[in-house]
Amino acid sequence: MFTKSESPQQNAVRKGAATIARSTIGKIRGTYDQLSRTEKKVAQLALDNPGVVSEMTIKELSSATGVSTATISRFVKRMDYANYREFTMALAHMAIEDTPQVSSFPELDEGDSLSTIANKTFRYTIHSLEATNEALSEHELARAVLKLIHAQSVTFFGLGGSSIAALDGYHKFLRTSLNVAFYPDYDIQLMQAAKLGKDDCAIIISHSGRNHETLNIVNELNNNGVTVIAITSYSGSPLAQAADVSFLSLTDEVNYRSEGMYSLISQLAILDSLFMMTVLRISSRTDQTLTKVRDVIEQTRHEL
Amino acid sequence: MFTKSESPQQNAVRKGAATIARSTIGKIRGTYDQLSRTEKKVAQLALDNPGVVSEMTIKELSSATGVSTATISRFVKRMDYANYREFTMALAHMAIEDTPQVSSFPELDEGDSLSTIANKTFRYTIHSLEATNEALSEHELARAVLKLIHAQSVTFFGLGGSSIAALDGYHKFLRTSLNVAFYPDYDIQLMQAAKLGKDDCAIIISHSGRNHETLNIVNELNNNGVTVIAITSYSGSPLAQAADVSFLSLTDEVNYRSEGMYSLISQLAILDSLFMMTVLRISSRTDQTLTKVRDVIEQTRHEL
DNA sequence: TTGAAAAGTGAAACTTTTTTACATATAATA
DNA sequence: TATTATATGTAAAAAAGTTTCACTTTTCAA
Repeated sequence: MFTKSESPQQNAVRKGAATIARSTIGKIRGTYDQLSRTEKKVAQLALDNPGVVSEMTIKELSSATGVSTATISRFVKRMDYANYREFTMALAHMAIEDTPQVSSFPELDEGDSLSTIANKTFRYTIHSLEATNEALSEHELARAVLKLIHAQSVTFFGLGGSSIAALDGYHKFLRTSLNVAFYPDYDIQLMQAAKLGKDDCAIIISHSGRNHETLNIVNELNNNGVTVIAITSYSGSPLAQAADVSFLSLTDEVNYRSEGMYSLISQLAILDSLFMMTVLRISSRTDQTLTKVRDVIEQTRHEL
Repeated sequence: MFTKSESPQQNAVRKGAATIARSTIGKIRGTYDQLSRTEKKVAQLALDNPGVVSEMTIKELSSATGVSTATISRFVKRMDYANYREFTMALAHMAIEDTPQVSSFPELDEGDSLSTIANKTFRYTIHSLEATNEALSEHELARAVLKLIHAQSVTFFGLGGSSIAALDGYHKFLRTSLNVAFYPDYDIQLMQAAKLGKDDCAIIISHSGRNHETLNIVNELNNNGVTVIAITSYSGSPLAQAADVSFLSLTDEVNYRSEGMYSLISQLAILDSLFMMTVLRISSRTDQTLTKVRDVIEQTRHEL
């Protein structure tokens, strides 16, 4: 709580045995009875609107209360503050402590101010990431990384909104020594799926996990014995069921308008994790590869 | 009561308990690049010891940093505070909010277990998002949304890694009533830039903000009077300077391997925010558009 | 009651702090 | 290199805060 022991001149001002270190509210409330009529006006306003008063100058407070600046100045000393500045500071602190952070997840509202909308959006996003992170299992991660490292090639699949995640995965893994591919078009994705074999690995991303086209691709991959790593939001989805390894992007959606929005970022974070793990695991195996990877990264580092 | 509504720029900066237009850290960090040598000294000290600095008078801070009081006074105005008093107040708040945070950010290590790597990746990501969120200013958001809503067309630009963010933005805004476009190829982006005019709006994404090709596009856009909204990681970058409105994706990168990785997600989150704001603002203007947008979203909801 | 003495108060003088104006230096630009 | 724009410190002005002092009210013993 707020003892003002930081300020050196403090001790000089401190008087009387009565005043032990005390919170601002306590200090004012405790002394309230002993205050004079005018001083009470000041104390009252300060207690009622600490936040507002904390931003006032002594003159403003003076005219707001009808009490002279002189009296206010003396008042704050009586309350054991070194000066007016310190008093307002304490009020500001008090105002903050009094506003407990309610970290509920309120729905976005049309009446929201712009920064509120932004804040809520970020909060949701962060929340999704936390949930996604918690759902990751070491075991699944290990299997995925193992498959990736030993794969002859890694192809990323994703349609519609999920093509963005697939593209991102492709971009990232391009920096590694792995042999990666991505095709934006569905028909080509399907054709490529047919060409892969049991030494290859596929990473498929789909929010719902039940999109028809996506399932066609998975089917094709399964038939060819390709290792399938899935990233989806629903563990019960056909995609998750058909995959060798699957990761969940959990979103806890509240607002239907946002559907898929937060899951994309969670998908990317999963890909980031896979990327980092792959890089670190590959590099610890072959120093040669390591330096090669580093070179590549170094090159791309300052771009774009 | 006595709010200091006399000063006009005040309202933009004014922070209600919950709706902080922009946090102090974000404000200082976001502007850090643009500060002069002397100003950086002040900013540094303030960031390092907000609690201590918050209790200093301007003179004390002056002699502590070796910078004249005049410069400090001007510095705080540049940071958008009404006066020095308000600045110290904000620092005091920040000092409180910051203290419970002990979360260190350990570097990723090759010896880390897989789940540790994943956890760290998620932690970094979340941290970047928090920093990015704090750096958003209500004022810039408002300007961006206004431009977007009234634009004849909105084109997304982004090269290399940033093309993913641009593509994502395009995908999202496709769901709105806005007239949007995106072209993956650089040459086509450049040609399209030449075709836009002063009623159009462009959203350009670039991590470094100093990529040569990107700047060519910006140049073209500026010449044609196109409104440019930039998303970049450096406030001092040529892109940020040339843009009408710019947003910062702050990443606090620790590991060179991750460069750009976390910023992508922050960029997406900024786009998400812009998207939500635009949808909500458009919808509150025309009910007709609202239902139309809802229909579209409803349609796309269960896909992919 | 009444008349010191004590306590409270505001106006104004005074001190300190902060801001602004101005001159100079430095960097950027053409 | 000349010219303009940008920073910076000094010093003067303005604003904020404190103290002094004269006046009023309250307290309380005679």
